[in-house]
Amino acid sequence: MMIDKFLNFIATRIALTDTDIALCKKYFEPVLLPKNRILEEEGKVPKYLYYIVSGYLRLFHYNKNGDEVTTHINCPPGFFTSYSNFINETKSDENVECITECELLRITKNDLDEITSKSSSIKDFSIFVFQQSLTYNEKRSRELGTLSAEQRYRKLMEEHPDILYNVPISYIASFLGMKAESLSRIRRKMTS
Amino acid sequence: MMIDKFLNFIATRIALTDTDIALCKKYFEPVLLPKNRILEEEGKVPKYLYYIVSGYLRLFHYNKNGDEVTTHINCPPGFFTSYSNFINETKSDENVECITECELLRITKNDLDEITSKSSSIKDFSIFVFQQSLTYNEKRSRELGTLSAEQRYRKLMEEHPDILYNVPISYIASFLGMKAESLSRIRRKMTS
DNA sequence: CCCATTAACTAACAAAAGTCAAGTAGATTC
DNA sequence: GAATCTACTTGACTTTTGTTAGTTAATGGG
Repeated sequence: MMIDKFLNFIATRIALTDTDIALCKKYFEPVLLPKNRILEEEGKVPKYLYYIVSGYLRLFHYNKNGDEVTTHINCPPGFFTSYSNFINETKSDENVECITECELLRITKNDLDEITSKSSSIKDFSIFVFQQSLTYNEKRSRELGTLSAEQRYRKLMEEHPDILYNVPISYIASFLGMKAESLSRIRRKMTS
Repeated sequence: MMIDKFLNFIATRIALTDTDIALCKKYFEPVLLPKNRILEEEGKVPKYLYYIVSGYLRLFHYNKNGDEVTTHINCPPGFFTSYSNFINETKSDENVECITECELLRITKNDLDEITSKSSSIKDFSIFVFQQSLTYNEKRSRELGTLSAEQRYRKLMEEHPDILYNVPISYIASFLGMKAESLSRIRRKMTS
């Protein structure tokens, strides 16, 4: 069951009481979604925070030239959403899309507020999740600011080789802040 | 008084009781620090979260070539620290330095935990502060990934012209993810 | 006041990344 | 199984950014 995997994941971080488990089972909704399904749309307040049980998700938008720009990619075990817009209930300028078929557990902001107010350990866990996102974004902005395109690709290869096998190269290039042609060249250079 | 400016700032966000005000006055320590003073050091757990009353701060480290890399710059009104390391009490790989003389209010992690446990409105405010940092870093990583060097400089000019007059160009270039020479060229091109 | 130091700018050249256009290979469809 | 479509690659060329080194201007200390 999806929810059990999720509870195991939480349990690696905090101690769960039976009440906590019941709350999670009640409020986190398991969904199975097909490849390319859009979960959240540009211009709208993100409805859900997602926990990824299986599959790959991305955040993307269209720039002024109408080209797609992928700004985030994530995979299990982890959470996904346009965090700042989800938290503040503001309109997002990004779409959330399934890159592959995905098993997800989702929860609305209202329901999250509800369970975090009912359980202080769930609240602690939710704060932990947002801190993880903060840490991740600090790391990402540092890497984009200081590493070359090739170094960024090498780092992704080391830290997330699975992404290379499950996500289109064009999304990866955009995510790494370069053009698909540049990534193609870097990949050829590295194999030869 | 520094602390009054701080309380006014908080009051724009949350309603403060007399108890909250007393707690802040008791635990936030006002300090006046000279230009170039190092407040937190690479390799150590950051001691304080800082509120900036006046002046400019930066976060920087040395890369493998021994060159300084400035990763963040901030100014009033705002908080400053190596967030993820401060929160998790982990060793930071960044230094915090005063770029100019600074009036700051600082608080340790222990004291912050103490006042957030005593006052739920201060807790809400502290969560808000960390969310701001999350929002900021999402924005920053997106800009570094998608904008050209010139676009990044133009955006800084629009959004924080004051930084240009108070921070050395070399720090700004590094902060924008480019070499000082590149920024120099961009600036000349824009004025001619 | 002079010297030493540093920050910022310049110029010439090299390397990296973007652009445009075409080609290939693998799937998909009819 | 031919035709189509899509993702990815390639190559030639342009633009942007980095590199190195030299110059100038401002700054601070003795």
